[in-house]
Amino acid sequence: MSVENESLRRIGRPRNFDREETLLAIVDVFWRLGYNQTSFRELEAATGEGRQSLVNAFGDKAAIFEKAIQCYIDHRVNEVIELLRGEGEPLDRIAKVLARWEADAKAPDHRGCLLVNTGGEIGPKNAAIADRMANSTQRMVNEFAKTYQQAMKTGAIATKPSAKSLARLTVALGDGALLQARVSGDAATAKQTLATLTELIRSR
Amino acid sequence: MSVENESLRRIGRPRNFDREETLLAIVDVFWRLGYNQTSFRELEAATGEGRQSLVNAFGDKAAIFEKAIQCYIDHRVNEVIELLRGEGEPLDRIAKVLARWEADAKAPDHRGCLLVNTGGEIGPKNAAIADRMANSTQRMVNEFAKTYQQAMKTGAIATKPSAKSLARLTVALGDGALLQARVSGDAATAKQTLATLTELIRSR
DNA sequence: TTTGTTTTTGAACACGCATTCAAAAACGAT
DNA sequence: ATCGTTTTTGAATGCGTGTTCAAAAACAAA
Repeated sequence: MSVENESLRRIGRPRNFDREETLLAIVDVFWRLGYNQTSFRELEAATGEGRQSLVNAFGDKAAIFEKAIQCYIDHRVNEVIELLRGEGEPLDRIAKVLARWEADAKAPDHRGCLLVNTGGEIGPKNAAIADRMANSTQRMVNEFAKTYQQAMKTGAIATKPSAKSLARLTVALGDGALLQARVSGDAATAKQTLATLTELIRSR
Repeated sequence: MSVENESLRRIGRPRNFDREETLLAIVDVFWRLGYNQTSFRELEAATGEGRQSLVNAFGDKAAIFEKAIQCYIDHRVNEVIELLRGEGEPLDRIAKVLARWEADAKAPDHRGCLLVNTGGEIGPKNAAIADRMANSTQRMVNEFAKTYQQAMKTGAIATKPSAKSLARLTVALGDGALLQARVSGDAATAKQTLATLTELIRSR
Protein backbone atom coordinates (compact mmCIF):
# COMPACT_ATOMS: atom_id res chain seq x y z
CA MET A 1 0.00 0.00 0.00
CA SER A 2 2.73 2.44 -0.99
CA VAL A 3 2.12 5.92 -2.31
CA GLU A 4 3.08 6.08 -5.97
CA ASN A 5 2.65 9.83 -6.47
CA GLU A 6 6.09 11.11 -7.41
CA SER A 7 5.26 14.78 -6.94
CA LEU A 8 4.69 14.19 -3.25
CA ARG A 9 7.95 14.72 -1.37
CA ARG A 10 8.48 11.76 0.90
CA ILE A 11 10.66 11.17 3.88
CA GLY A 12 14.01 9.43 3.68
CA ARG A 13 16.64 9.16 0.97
CA PRO A 14 15.11 9.69 -2.46
CA ARG A 15 15.39 7.03 -5.15
CA ASN A 16 18.07 7.98 -7.65
CA PHE A 17 16.51 6.30 -10.67
CA ASP A 18 13.26 6.65 -12.56
CA ARG A 19 10.91 3.83 -11.80
CA GLU A 20 9.25 3.63 -15.21
CA GLU A 21 12.49 3.99 -17.12
CA THR A 22 14.14 1.24 -15.12
CA LEU A 23 11.12 -1.02 -15.57
CA LEU A 24 11.32 -0.57 -19.33
CA ALA A 25 14.95 -1.68 -19.22
CA ILE A 26 13.90 -4.72 -17.19
CA VAL A 27 11.17 -5.54 -19.70
CA ASP A 28 13.78 -5.47 -22.41
CA VAL A 29 15.94 -8.04 -20.61
CA PHE A 30 13.10 -10.49 -19.95
CA TRP A 31 11.95 -9.98 -23.52
CA ARG A 32 15.28 -11.06 -24.93
CA LEU A 33 16.36 -13.70 -22.45
CA GLY A 34 13.17 -15.06 -20.94
CA TYR A 35 12.45 -15.52 -17.25
CA ASN A 36 14.78 -18.35 -16.29
CA GLN A 37 17.78 -17.16 -18.26
CA THR A 38 17.51 -13.73 -16.68
CA SER A 39 19.50 -13.36 -13.47
CA PHE A 40 19.93 -10.36 -11.22
CA ARG A 41 23.33 -9.91 -12.80
CA GLU A 42 21.69 -9.07 -16.14
CA LEU A 43 19.08 -6.88 -14.48
CA GLU A 44 21.78 -4.95 -12.66
CA ALA A 45 23.78 -4.52 -15.86
CA ALA A 46 20.76 -3.39 -17.89
CA THR A 47 19.45 -0.95 -15.31
CA GLY A 48 22.70 0.22 -13.76
CA GLU A 49 21.23 -0.31 -10.31
CA GLY A 50 22.13 -2.63 -7.47
CA ARG A 51 19.97 -5.66 -6.87
CA GLN A 52 18.84 -4.46 -3.48
CA SER A 53 17.56 -1.29 -5.10
CA LEU A 54 15.61 -3.34 -7.62
CA VAL A 55 14.24 -5.63 -4.94
CA ASN A 56 13.36 -2.63 -2.81
CA ALA A 57 11.50 -0.99 -5.69
CA PHE A 58 9.79 -3.96 -7.33
CA GLY A 59 10.02 -6.97 -5.01
CA ASP A 60 11.64 -10.35 -5.57
CA LYS A 61 12.35 -11.83 -8.98
CA ALA A 62 8.84 -13.19 -9.49
CA ALA A 63 7.33 -9.83 -8.55
CA ILE A 64 9.73 -8.00 -10.84
CA PHE A 65 8.72 -10.26 -13.69
CA GLU A 66 5.04 -9.74 -13.01
CA LYS A 67 5.50 -5.97 -13.07
CA ALA A 68 7.52 -6.29 -16.28
CA ILE A 69 4.72 -8.29 -17.89
CA GLN A 70 2.20 -5.71 -16.78
CA CYS A 71 4.39 -2.93 -18.15
CA TYR A 72 4.62 -4.75 -21.48
CA ILE A 73 0.85 -5.16 -21.59
CA ASP A 74 0.30 -1.51 -20.70
CA HIS A 75 2.50 -0.45 -23.58
CA ARG A 76 2.26 -3.04 -26.33
CA VAL A 77 -1.14 -4.62 -25.97
CA ASN A 78 -2.86 -1.35 -25.24
CA GLU A 79 -1.11 0.19 -28.22
CA VAL A 80 -2.59 -2.50 -30.47
CA ILE A 81 -6.03 -1.80 -29.08
CA GLU A 82 -5.57 1.93 -29.60
CA LEU A 83 -4.54 1.34 -33.19
CA LEU A 84 -7.70 -0.65 -33.76
CA ARG A 85 -9.79 2.10 -32.22
CA GLY A 86 -8.07 4.80 -34.25
CA GLU A 87 -8.94 6.67 -37.42
CA GLY A 88 -9.31 5.32 -40.95
CA GLU A 89 -10.93 2.34 -42.62
CA PRO A 90 -11.25 -0.81 -40.47
CA LEU A 91 -8.99 -2.92 -42.67
CA ASP A 92 -6.39 -0.16 -42.72
CA ARG A 93 -6.36 -0.06 -38.96
CA ILE A 94 -5.85 -3.81 -38.87
CA ALA A 95 -3.03 -3.41 -41.38
CA LYS A 96 -1.37 -1.02 -38.99
CA VAL A 97 -1.37 -3.65 -36.28
CA LEU A 98 0.07 -6.25 -38.61
CA ALA A 99 2.77 -3.78 -39.61
CA ARG A 100 3.65 -3.32 -35.96
CA TRP A 101 3.94 -7.07 -35.47
CA GLU A 102 6.17 -7.24 -38.51
CA ALA A 103 8.37 -4.61 -36.94
CA ASP A 104 8.77 -6.74 -33.82
CA ALA A 105 9.56 -9.73 -36.01
CA LYS A 106 12.24 -7.64 -37.68
CA ALA A 107 13.98 -6.76 -34.42
CA PRO A 108 17.65 -7.68 -34.65
CA ASP A 109 17.79 -9.51 -31.33
CA HIS A 110 14.99 -11.97 -32.14
CA ARG A 111 12.79 -10.69 -29.35
CA GLY A 112 9.50 -11.72 -30.88
CA CYS A 113 6.66 -11.04 -28.43
CA LEU A 114 7.21 -11.15 -24.69
CA LEU A 115 3.80 -12.68 -24.04
CA VAL A 116 4.35 -15.37 -26.67
CA ASN A 117 7.79 -16.20 -25.34
CA THR A 118 6.50 -16.30 -21.80
CA GLY A 119 3.60 -18.49 -22.83
CA GLY A 120 6.01 -21.11 -24.11
CA GLU A 121 8.33 -20.87 -21.12
CA ILE A 122 6.00 -20.44 -18.16
CA GLY A 123 2.86 -21.85 -19.72
CA PRO A 124 0.21 -22.63 -17.16
CA LYS A 125 2.68 -23.01 -14.27
CA ASN A 126 2.27 -19.48 -12.95
CA ALA A 127 -1.45 -18.83 -12.70
CA ALA A 128 -1.11 -15.08 -12.20
CA ILE A 129 0.99 -14.75 -15.34
CA ALA A 130 -1.19 -17.11 -17.33
CA ASP A 131 -4.29 -15.15 -16.40
CA ARG A 132 -2.73 -11.88 -17.47
CA MET A 133 -1.72 -13.39 -20.80
CA ALA A 134 -5.09 -14.97 -21.45
CA ASN A 135 -6.75 -11.70 -20.54
CA SER A 136 -4.56 -9.77 -22.96
CA THR A 137 -5.36 -12.21 -25.73
CA GLN A 138 -9.04 -11.87 -24.97
CA ARG A 139 -8.94 -8.09 -25.06
CA MET A 140 -7.14 -8.07 -28.38
CA VAL A 141 -9.54 -10.61 -29.83
CA ASN A 142 -12.52 -8.55 -28.74
CA GLU A 143 -11.13 -5.40 -30.31
CA PHE A 144 -10.25 -7.19 -33.54
CA ALA A 145 -13.77 -8.60 -33.60
CA LYS A 146 -15.27 -5.12 -33.33
CA THR A 147 -13.05 -3.90 -36.13
CA TYR A 148 -13.86 -6.82 -38.40
CA GLN A 149 -17.53 -6.22 -37.64
CA GLN A 150 -17.15 -2.67 -38.90
CA ALA A 151 -15.41 -3.92 -42.04
CA MET A 152 -18.33 -6.26 -42.66
CA LYS A 153 -20.84 -3.45 -42.34
CA THR A 154 -19.05 -1.42 -44.99
CA GLY A 155 -18.91 -4.50 -47.19
CA ALA A 156 -15.12 -4.54 -47.24
CA ILE A 157 -15.03 -8.22 -46.30
CA ALA A 158 -17.42 -11.15 -46.34
CA THR A 159 -19.52 -11.99 -43.30
CA LYS A 160 -18.95 -15.67 -43.73
CA PRO A 161 -16.35 -16.47 -41.10
CA SER A 162 -17.71 -14.46 -38.20
CA ALA A 163 -15.93 -11.39 -36.95
CA LYS A 164 -15.11 -13.20 -33.72
CA SER A 165 -13.65 -16.13 -35.63
CA LEU A 166 -11.53 -13.86 -37.81
CA ALA A 167 -10.37 -12.05 -34.71
CA ARG A 168 -9.27 -15.23 -32.98
CA LEU A 169 -7.50 -16.38 -36.11
CA THR A 170 -5.71 -13.07 -36.49
CA VAL A 171 -4.33 -13.03 -32.96
CA ALA A 172 -3.33 -16.69 -33.08
CA LEU A 173 -1.59 -16.12 -36.39
CA GLY A 174 0.24 -13.13 -34.98
CA ASP A 175 1.44 -15.26 -32.10
CA GLY A 176 2.64 -17.98 -34.44
CA ALA A 177 4.37 -15.60 -36.79
CA LEU A 178 6.20 -13.83 -33.98
CA LEU A 179 7.22 -17.15 -32.47
CA GLN A 180 8.68 -18.37 -35.73
CA ALA A 181 10.45 -15.07 -36.23
CA ARG A 182 12.01 -15.44 -32.78
CA VAL A 183 13.52 -18.83 -33.44
CA SER A 184 14.49 -18.35 -37.08
CA GLY A 185 15.04 -14.60 -37.21
CA ASP A 186 13.38 -14.71 -40.63
CA ALA A 187 11.27 -11.55 -40.52
CA ALA A 188 10.49 -11.69 -44.23
CA THR A 189 8.61 -14.96 -43.83
CA ALA A 190 6.63 -13.55 -40.92
CA LYS A 191 5.71 -10.56 -43.05
CA GLN A 192 4.55 -12.81 -45.88
CA THR A 193 2.54 -14.97 -43.51
CA LEU A 194 0.67 -11.95 -42.19
CA ALA A 195 0.22 -10.62 -45.73
CA THR A 196 -1.42 -13.91 -46.69
CA LEU A 197 -4.01 -13.38 -44.00
CA THR A 198 -4.86 -9.99 -45.48
CA GLU A 199 -5.04 -11.46 -48.95
CA LEU A 200 -7.27 -14.28 -47.77
CA ILE A 201 -9.67 -11.97 -45.98
CA ARG A 202 -9.90 -9.33 -48.69
CA SER A 203 -10.39 -11.89 -51.48
CA ARG A 204 -14.12 -11.96 -50.85
CA MET B 1 31.30 -43.84 -31.71
CA SER B 2 29.22 -46.36 -29.87
CA VAL B 3 27.47 -49.30 -31.45
CA GLU B 4 23.71 -48.84 -31.26
CA ASN B 5 22.69 -52.26 -32.52
CA GLU B 6 20.76 -53.85 -29.69
CA SER B 7 20.80 -57.36 -31.11
CA LEU B 8 24.56 -57.46 -30.87
CA ARG B 9 25.54 -58.82 -27.46
CA ARG B 10 28.07 -56.44 -25.96
CA ILE B 11 30.57 -56.73 -23.22
CA GLY B 12 29.95 -55.51 -19.68
CA ARG B 13 26.83 -55.09 -17.59
CA PRO B 14 23.76 -54.72 -19.78
CA ARG B 15 21.54 -51.64 -19.50
CA ASN B 16 18.43 -52.51 -17.54
CA PHE B 17 16.07 -50.07 -19.29
CA ASP B 18 14.86 -49.55 -22.81
CA ARG B 19 16.53 -46.60 -24.43
CA GLU B 20 13.59 -45.51 -26.58
CA GLU B 21 11.01 -46.00 -23.88
CA THR B 22 13.05 -43.95 -21.43
CA LEU B 23 13.59 -41.23 -23.99
CA LEU B 24 9.85 -40.98 -24.55
CA ALA B 25 9.37 -40.46 -20.82
CA ILE B 26 12.01 -37.75 -20.91
CA VAL B 27 10.28 -36.07 -23.84
CA ASP B 28 7.11 -36.01 -21.80
CA VAL B 29 8.81 -34.20 -18.94
CA PHE B 30 10.40 -31.52 -21.10
CA TRP B 31 7.10 -31.17 -22.94
CA ARG B 32 5.23 -30.36 -19.75
CA LEU B 33 7.83 -28.42 -17.79
CA GLY B 34 10.14 -26.92 -20.37
CA TYR B 35 13.93 -27.05 -20.32
CA ASN B 36 14.82 -24.84 -17.39
CA GLN B 37 12.11 -26.08 -15.05
CA THR B 38 13.15 -29.66 -15.67
CA SER B 39 15.79 -30.92 -13.25
CA PHE B 40 17.43 -34.31 -12.97
CA ARG B 41 15.12 -34.96 -10.06
CA GLU B 42 12.11 -34.91 -12.40
CA LEU B 43 13.90 -36.93 -15.03
CA GLU B 44 14.79 -39.58 -12.46
CA ALA B 45 11.23 -39.68 -11.17
CA ALA B 46 9.72 -39.96 -14.64
CA THR B 47 12.10 -42.60 -15.92
CA GLY B 48 12.75 -44.53 -12.71
CA GLU B 49 16.47 -44.46 -13.44
CA GLY B 50 19.39 -42.86 -11.63
CA ARG B 51 20.88 -39.73 -13.06
CA GLN B 52 24.21 -41.34 -13.76
CA SER B 53 22.42 -43.91 -15.87
CA LEU B 54 20.70 -41.16 -17.82
CA VAL B 55 23.92 -39.24 -18.27
CA ASN B 56 25.69 -42.41 -19.28
CA ALA B 57 23.07 -43.18 -21.88
CA PHE B 58 22.27 -39.74 -23.29
CA GLY B 59 24.94 -37.30 -22.09
CA ASP B 60 24.58 -34.14 -20.02
CA LYS B 61 21.37 -32.17 -19.66
CA ALA B 62 21.81 -30.22 -22.88
CA ALA B 63 22.50 -33.43 -24.81
CA ILE B 64 19.51 -35.13 -23.22
CA PHE B 65 17.31 -32.24 -24.28
CA GLU B 66 18.64 -32.31 -27.82
CA LYS B 67 17.90 -36.03 -28.08
CA ALA B 68 14.44 -35.42 -26.64
CA ILE B 69 13.76 -32.74 -29.24
CA GLN B 70 14.96 -35.07 -31.97
CA CYS B 71 12.74 -37.83 -30.61
CA TYR B 72 9.77 -35.49 -30.63
CA ILE B 73 10.50 -34.50 -34.21
CA ASP B 74 10.89 -38.12 -35.27
CA HIS B 75 7.48 -38.94 -33.86
CA ARG B 76 5.28 -35.85 -34.07
CA VAL B 77 6.58 -33.88 -37.01
CA ASN B 78 7.12 -36.91 -39.17
CA GLU B 79 3.65 -38.09 -38.28
CA VAL B 80 2.20 -34.86 -39.61
CA ILE B 81 4.14 -35.27 -42.82
CA GLU B 82 2.96 -38.84 -43.17
CA LEU B 83 -0.63 -37.75 -42.67
CA LEU B 84 -0.22 -35.21 -45.47
CA ARG B 85 1.28 -37.86 -47.74
CA GLY B 86 -1.48 -40.35 -46.94
CA GLU B 87 -4.64 -41.42 -48.71
CA GLY B 88 -7.75 -39.37 -49.41
CA GLU B 89 -8.58 -35.94 -50.69
CA PRO B 90 -5.95 -33.24 -50.05
CA LEU B 91 -8.22 -31.13 -47.85
CA ASP B 92 -9.22 -34.19 -45.88
CA ARG B 93 -5.59 -35.01 -45.18
CA ILE B 94 -5.04 -31.46 -43.97
CA ALA B 95 -8.11 -31.81 -41.77
CA LYS B 96 -6.52 -34.86 -40.19
CA VAL B 97 -3.49 -32.81 -39.22
CA LEU B 98 -5.64 -30.07 -37.75
CA ALA B 99 -7.54 -32.69 -35.78
CA ARG B 100 -4.25 -33.96 -34.37
CA TRP B 101 -3.25 -30.48 -33.31
CA GLU B 102 -6.62 -30.08 -31.65
CA ALA B 103 -5.98 -33.27 -29.73
CA ASP B 104 -2.70 -31.87 -28.42
CA ALA B 105 -4.51 -28.67 -27.47
CA LYS B 106 -7.01 -30.80 -25.58
CA ALA B 107 -4.34 -32.54 -23.48
CA PRO B 108 -5.19 -32.16 -19.79
CA ASP B 109 -1.71 -31.04 -18.74
CA HIS B 110 -1.54 -28.07 -21.13
CA ARG B 111 1.41 -29.50 -23.00
CA GLY B 112 0.77 -27.71 -26.26
CA CYS B 113 3.60 -28.39 -28.71
CA LEU B 114 7.13 -29.09 -27.50
CA LEU B 115 8.69 -27.19 -30.40
CA VAL B 116 6.45 -24.17 -29.84
CA ASN B 117 7.16 -24.15 -26.12
CA THR B 118 10.88 -24.51 -26.73
CA GLY B 119 10.80 -21.75 -29.30
CA GLY B 120 9.46 -19.36 -26.69
CA GLU B 121 11.84 -20.49 -23.99
CA ILE B 122 15.13 -21.11 -25.78
CA GLY B 123 14.49 -18.98 -28.82
CA PRO B 124 17.63 -18.29 -30.79
CA LYS B 125 19.95 -18.84 -27.82
CA ASN B 126 20.77 -22.45 -28.66
CA ALA B 127 21.68 -22.55 -32.32
CA ALA B 128 21.51 -26.34 -32.61
CA ILE B 129 17.99 -26.38 -31.19
CA ALA B 130 16.87 -23.37 -33.22
CA ASP B 131 18.11 -24.99 -36.42
CA ARG B 132 16.24 -28.20 -35.69
CA MET B 133 13.06 -26.26 -35.02
CA ALA B 134 13.36 -24.08 -38.10
CA ASN B 135 14.08 -27.17 -40.16
CA SER B 136 10.99 -28.93 -38.83
CA THR B 137 8.85 -25.91 -39.63
CA GLN B 138 10.29 -25.81 -43.12
CA ARG B 139 9.60 -29.48 -43.75
CA MET B 140 6.02 -29.14 -42.59
CA VAL B 141 5.50 -26.02 -44.69
CA ASN B 142 6.85 -27.77 -47.77
CA GLU B 143 4.56 -30.72 -47.28
CA PHE B 144 1.53 -28.53 -46.66
CA ALA B 145 2.41 -26.59 -49.81
CA LYS B 146 2.44 -29.78 -51.87
CA THR B 147 -0.92 -30.78 -50.45
CA TYR B 148 -2.49 -27.39 -51.07
CA GLN B 149 -1.10 -27.55 -54.59
CA GLN B 150 -2.94 -30.81 -55.12
CA ALA B 151 -6.14 -29.27 -53.75
CA MET B 152 -5.77 -26.43 -56.23
CA LYS B 153 -5.40 -28.84 -59.15
CA THR B 154 -8.63 -30.58 -58.26
CA GLY B 155 -10.31 -27.18 -57.92
CA ALA B 156 -11.14 -27.72 -54.27
CA ILE B 157 -9.66 -24.35 -53.32
CA ALA B 158 -8.75 -21.12 -55.09
CA THR B 159 -5.25 -20.56 -56.42
CA LYS B 160 -5.24 -16.98 -55.24
CA PRO B 161 -3.09 -17.14 -52.13
CA SER B 162 -0.31 -19.42 -53.33
CA ALA B 163 0.06 -22.92 -51.96
CA LYS B 164 3.29 -21.90 -50.26
CA SER B 165 1.60 -18.92 -48.63
CA LEU B 166 -1.28 -21.03 -47.39
CA ALA B 167 1.19 -23.57 -46.06
CA ARG B 168 3.12 -20.98 -44.09
CA LEU B 169 -0.09 -19.55 -42.73
CA THR B 170 -1.33 -22.96 -41.69
CA VAL B 171 1.79 -23.89 -39.74
CA ALA B 172 2.05 -20.49 -38.10
CA LEU B 173 -1.59 -20.66 -37.11
CA GLY B 174 -1.08 -24.13 -35.65
CA ASP B 175 1.79 -22.79 -33.60
CA GLY B 176 -0.29 -19.90 -32.34
CA ALA B 177 -3.30 -22.04 -31.52
CA LEU B 178 -1.22 -24.56 -29.59
CA LEU B 179 0.55 -21.80 -27.72
CA GLN B 180 -2.71 -20.21 -26.65
CA ALA B 181 -4.07 -23.59 -25.65
CA ARG B 182 -1.00 -24.12 -23.47
CA VAL B 183 -1.43 -20.93 -21.49
CA SER B 184 -5.21 -20.89 -21.30
CA GLY B 185 -6.05 -24.56 -21.48
CA ASP B 186 -8.99 -23.56 -23.66
CA ALA B 187 -8.95 -26.31 -26.26
CA ALA B 188 -12.35 -25.36 -27.64
CA THR B 189 -11.07 -21.98 -28.79
CA ALA B 190 -8.07 -23.59 -30.45
CA LYS B 191 -10.42 -25.93 -32.28
CA GLN B 192 -12.56 -23.05 -33.46
CA THR B 193 -9.53 -21.09 -34.58
CA LEU B 194 -8.32 -23.96 -36.74
CA ALA B 195 -11.86 -24.51 -38.03
CA THR B 196 -11.94 -20.90 -39.16
CA LEU B 197 -8.89 -21.51 -41.30
CA THR B 198 -10.66 -24.38 -43.02
CA GLU B 199 -13.76 -22.26 -43.53
CA LEU B 200 -11.73 -19.41 -44.94
CA ILE B 201 -9.85 -21.60 -47.38
CA ARG B 202 -12.83 -23.61 -48.58
CA SER B 203 -15.02 -20.54 -49.06
CA ARG B 204 -13.55 -19.86 -52.49
C1' DT C 1 36.73 -68.95 -11.18
C1' DT C 2 38.95 -65.19 -12.66
C1' DT C 3 39.39 -61.14 -15.55
C1' DG C 4 37.81 -57.19 -18.13
C1' DT C 5 34.19 -54.14 -19.24
C1' DT C 6 30.08 -51.60 -18.65
C1' DT C 7 26.25 -50.15 -15.88
C1' DT C 8 24.27 -48.99 -11.57
C1' DT C 9 24.17 -46.89 -7.08
C1' DG C 10 24.77 -43.30 -3.89
C1' DA C 11 27.12 -39.69 -2.57
C1' DA C 12 30.11 -35.64 -2.84
C1' DC C 13 31.38 -31.67 -5.21
C1' DA C 14 31.51 -27.04 -7.13
C1' DC C 15 28.95 -23.49 -8.95
C1' DG C 16 25.28 -20.04 -9.80
C1' DC C 17 21.53 -18.19 -8.08
C1' DA C 18 17.92 -15.56 -5.32
C1' DT C 19 17.54 -13.96 -1.01
C1' DT C 20 18.99 -11.48 2.97
C1' DC C 21 21.76 -8.78 6.08
C1' DA C 22 24.32 -4.67 8.01
C1' DA C 23 26.43 -0.46 7.54
C1' DA C 24 26.79 3.85 5.04
C1' DA C 25 24.54 7.59 2.56
C1' DA C 26 20.98 11.04 1.49
C1' DC C 27 17.23 13.29 2.29
C1' DG C 28 13.02 15.90 5.33
C1' DA C 29 11.64 17.20 9.80
C1' DT C 30 12.39 19.10 14.28
C1' DA D 1 22.92 20.16 14.01
C1' DT D 2 20.45 16.10 15.26
C1' DC D 3 16.97 12.61 14.49
C1' DG D 4 14.07 9.47 11.87
C1' DT D 5 13.38 7.36 7.57
C1' DT D 6 14.45 5.46 3.22
C1' DT D 7 17.67 4.15 -0.29
C1' DT D 8 22.10 2.57 -1.62
C1' DT D 9 26.15 -0.31 -1.31
C1' DG D 10 28.54 -4.47 -0.82
C1' DA D 11 28.83 -8.66 0.99
C1' DA D 12 27.30 -13.02 3.13
C1' DT D 13 24.23 -16.80 3.28
C1' DG D 14 21.64 -20.82 2.06
C1' DC D 15 19.71 -23.58 -1.35
C1' DG D 16 19.08 -25.98 -5.65
C1' DT D 17 21.34 -27.45 -9.48
C1' DG D 18 24.33 -30.02 -12.97
C1' DT D 19 28.30 -32.43 -12.82
C1' DT D 20 31.55 -35.81 -11.20
C1' DC D 21 33.53 -39.40 -8.42
C1' DA D 22 34.22 -44.18 -6.36
C1' DA D 23 32.65 -48.47 -5.14
C1' DA D 24 29.48 -52.23 -6.03
C1' DA D 25 26.98 -55.05 -9.36
C1' DA D 26 26.13 -57.69 -13.62
C1' DC D 27 27.40 -59.54 -17.53
C1' DA D 28 30.85 -62.03 -21.43
C1' DA D 29 35.14 -63.99 -22.24
C1' DA D 30 39.09 -66.71 -21.02
